[in-house]
Amino acid sequence: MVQTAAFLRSLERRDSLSDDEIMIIRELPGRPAAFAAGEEIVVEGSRPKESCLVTAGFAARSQSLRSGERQITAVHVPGDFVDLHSMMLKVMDHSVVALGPCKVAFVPHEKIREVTVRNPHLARLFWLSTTIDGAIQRTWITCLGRRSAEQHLAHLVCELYIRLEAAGIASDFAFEFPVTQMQLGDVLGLSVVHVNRKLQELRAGGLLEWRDGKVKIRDFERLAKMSEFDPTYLSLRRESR
Amino acid sequence: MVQTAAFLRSLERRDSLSDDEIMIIRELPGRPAAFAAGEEIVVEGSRPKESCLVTAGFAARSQSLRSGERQITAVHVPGDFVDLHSMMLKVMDHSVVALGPCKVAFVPHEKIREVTVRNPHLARLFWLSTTIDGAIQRTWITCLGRRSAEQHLAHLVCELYIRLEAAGIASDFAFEFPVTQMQLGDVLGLSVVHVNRKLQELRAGGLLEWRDGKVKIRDFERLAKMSEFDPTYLSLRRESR
DNA sequence: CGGTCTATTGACTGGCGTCAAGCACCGTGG
DNA sequence: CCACGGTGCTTGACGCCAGTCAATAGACCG
Repeated sequence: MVQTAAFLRSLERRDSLSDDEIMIIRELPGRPAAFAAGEEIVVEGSRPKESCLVTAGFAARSQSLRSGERQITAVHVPGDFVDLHSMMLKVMDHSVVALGPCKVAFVPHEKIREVTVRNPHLARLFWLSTTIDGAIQRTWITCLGRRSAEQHLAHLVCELYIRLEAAGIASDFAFEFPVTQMQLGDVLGLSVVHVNRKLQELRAGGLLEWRDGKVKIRDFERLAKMSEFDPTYLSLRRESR
Repeated sequence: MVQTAAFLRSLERRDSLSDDEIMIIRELPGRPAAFAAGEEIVVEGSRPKESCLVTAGFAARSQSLRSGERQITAVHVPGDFVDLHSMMLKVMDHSVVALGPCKVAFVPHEKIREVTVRNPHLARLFWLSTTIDGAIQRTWITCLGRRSAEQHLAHLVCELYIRLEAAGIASDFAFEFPVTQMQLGDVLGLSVVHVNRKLQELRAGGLLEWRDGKVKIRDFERLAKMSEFDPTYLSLRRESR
């Protein structure tokens, strides 16, 4: 039995669950664990036997290069079943790390598989979860390839706010995101110095505040417009899937 | 009944199928269609009722910006079930376009769903297919964020060769990839001019040849090394999934 | 109180974009 | 047959966005 409230909430944002299905999810066995900022939750190259669900804080997928540089390829918020991927992929092509202090629950692959066999609808919803990850990644590709650093940063802030708001842990255009500017650089594919400058420009433009890991969006409209943010890719409509 | 040979081959590269499962796939109904280079196969914002499988040629996912710029977020080769995503996501967050001349088969979502309900193992393999897409996208994110243009280009060539080789339509380090340098720029997030220059550098370095849509890798080892290409993310090992 | 981590700032560099022009190739129509 | 416009490849000149290097300052910590 684990903290599945946030995960359930994220599923129910996208489809309706029967009482039976809710029970199945609630009864998933999970080994809870807590990680400090920067710690590795799942290691690149390993073959996990369980998948992890973020219950509090932020986790990220990270790939590293020989040079020591890192790229963060995904950010995960409470309710995200981060590592369903590993169940199908077997070998991790990336690490999962804690961004800030982060709590997760490890659920055995075997149990997840049982659920998917028993309940095809839940199987589809697990599938959906990884598919949304994919949609987010595509958007990130477009941000990296075709948007300016400033747009990219603005886009990230919009995305995080909407996702956190959907997860029920952000409102009033404010949220906590306890990352260093260096980590932010790893997310955006930028150097720390440049992240710092672009943050300042957004602040100076009256678009947002960002201090001590707390983000306050001052003008969501403008932020979304300048970054061409369109939340369609987050699939936040409730429909039969 | 459609051209599912390449798709079956790609599944069998990753897991074993029973005779029964092979029949189920073979008997999937599919509406064949052919597209010329540049044509849209699935349109951004639409709600498809069928998913498409590439049977010949190349397709790509493409997102466009207000400025008219485009970013290609994925390239798909014969045997790729491109658009399984749309079954879960409902609304397309991107278009699917033909890169060169391209043949596809459209399979009704309903039929795919039937298969997944009837056969959980095939359900997992469909899921696997979208998960591999996700792994490729993560790698692209890292290429865009942390590799130089030259490394990125080299990495793409390595990836395409390995994927095509796995699909059984490339060998001897040569393959066809009928795209313009402009399309290549949309894949790499670069300008045409820069693509051209980097291609020339790779040619001058004796790493590859690329003319008339035909790529010949002269030194795969060196290409893979300079771009830190590691095929793990393609999940090309046959194991029980 | 020094050591480490993070944010910030300035000076300089370089990778990649932009603009523009020239070529080669193609299919079309006079 | 050739003129043509369109498309794609190539090259040069130039400019800007973002990286690198380096230094400072504050916060936290042992």
